[in-house]
Amino acid sequence: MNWSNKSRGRRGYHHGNLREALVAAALALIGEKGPAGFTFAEAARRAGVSPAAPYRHFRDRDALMADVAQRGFAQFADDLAAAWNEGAPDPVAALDRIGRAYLAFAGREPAYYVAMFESQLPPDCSPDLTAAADRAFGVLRQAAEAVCALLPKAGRPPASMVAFHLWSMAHGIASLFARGDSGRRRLPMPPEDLLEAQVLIYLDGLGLGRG
Amino acid sequence: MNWSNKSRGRRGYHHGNLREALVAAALALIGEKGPAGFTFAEAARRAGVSPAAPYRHFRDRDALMADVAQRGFAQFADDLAAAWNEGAPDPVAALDRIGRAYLAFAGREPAYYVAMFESQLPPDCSPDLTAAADRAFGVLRQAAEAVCALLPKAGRPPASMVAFHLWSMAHGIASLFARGDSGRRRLPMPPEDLLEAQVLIYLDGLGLGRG
DNA sequence: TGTACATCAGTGAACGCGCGTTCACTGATGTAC
DNA sequence: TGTACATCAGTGAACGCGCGTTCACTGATGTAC
Repeated sequence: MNWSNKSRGRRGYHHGNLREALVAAALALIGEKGPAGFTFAEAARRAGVSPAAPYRHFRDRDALMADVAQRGFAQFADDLAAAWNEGAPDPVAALDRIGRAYLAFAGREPAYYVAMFESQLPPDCSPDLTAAADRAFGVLRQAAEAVCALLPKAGRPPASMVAFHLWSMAHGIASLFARGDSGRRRLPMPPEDLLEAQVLIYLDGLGLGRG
Repeated sequence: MNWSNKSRGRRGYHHGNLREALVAAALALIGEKGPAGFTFAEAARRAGVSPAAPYRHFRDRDALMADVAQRGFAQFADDLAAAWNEGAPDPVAALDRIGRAYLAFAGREPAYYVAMFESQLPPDCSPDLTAAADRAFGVLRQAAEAVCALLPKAGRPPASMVAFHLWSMAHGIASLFARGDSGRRRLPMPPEDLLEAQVLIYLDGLGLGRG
């Protein structure tokens, strides 16, 4: 058993985990220089590998970018689902946690966020990417349904519309104020508080009396 | 008077209006290929001019991009101000017009929109840019104040917060669904209606009874 | 009105650079027997 | 257990390309007198 090879971070000829290393390098580059500041060649360089090596793992630059976006959506969906936690103890409190998780993700992972929402990838770029994005939105949709279920059946708004509203509130604040790289404008309050207040006013407008 | 020169679109040696032509070319390129797909060299080529010529008018690529963003904000501010129209006939109706103008701008001018919000320009890039952005936000702020003035003084929320809320709602829906290039996700309704419903629910939550 | 001249806005050739992509290749790995 | 071999994941050199930027230059414009 040649664990002498396995025990080192970097093996001699074979990298061992180049695919992951390339994704990590792409993430770092996007984080440092924006979606345009990531090149196949430099990702290879950072992974300590010749410029031809990435072609063993990704068809081209866009394929790598799509992979990054997909991983971002997957992690994002996990974060949101964990925050939602089946709507316990009540949908309104759980929804507030979702909002905070949304902003926390944008702040903590600006590179993922950019890859997911601003990388200009064709919308039907890969089925996996679409599925991961759908799963993330599914959490918001679920929350919207739980919130709507609290309302009297007559005049209850469509849950899908409420889901889109929740998404756009969180996304608007995240994009404008909570991006990790550099918020576009100074805020007189933490973005989390801004979003929480907004959602509470909105829920009030739906007919859910405030706490 | 040598109008023989002026009457032609393109003069011999001197372009005559290169600065404007470069801005137009940059806009077209951003619209076609995203913020990264615009280069100094190609803008020069489109303007029918040597690659060194742009340096007479812009320090570098970023300076041109900032100029584009600034013009975008200026036009955006004009659009929003026209939609607001001093809040006539009443603030709620005028606010609805602002929302539609916001989405219309994002749909009609995706290149401006990208330059303004996703070009990764340093935030304090140019004072003119900051001023133009401030003027656009000022319209929303004005609308927020007018709306708040309709509420009873006790428990009236801060107008600045309401302004940020309005901005993030419009920006969220515009970014996710109303961008001219390619909406990220299909919507079961026009984005204008989605935004209008959202704002009405929000205003309801503020305490403004619907219609 | 005409002329001299300063200023300005372009030219075009050149440079170094890094990128994406390809190619024949080779070292490492794992499996069949 | 050992050996032969297919497969795989990397190499490294090479290519054409377009970019950003510089340079000394030159044609056009406008103004002073």
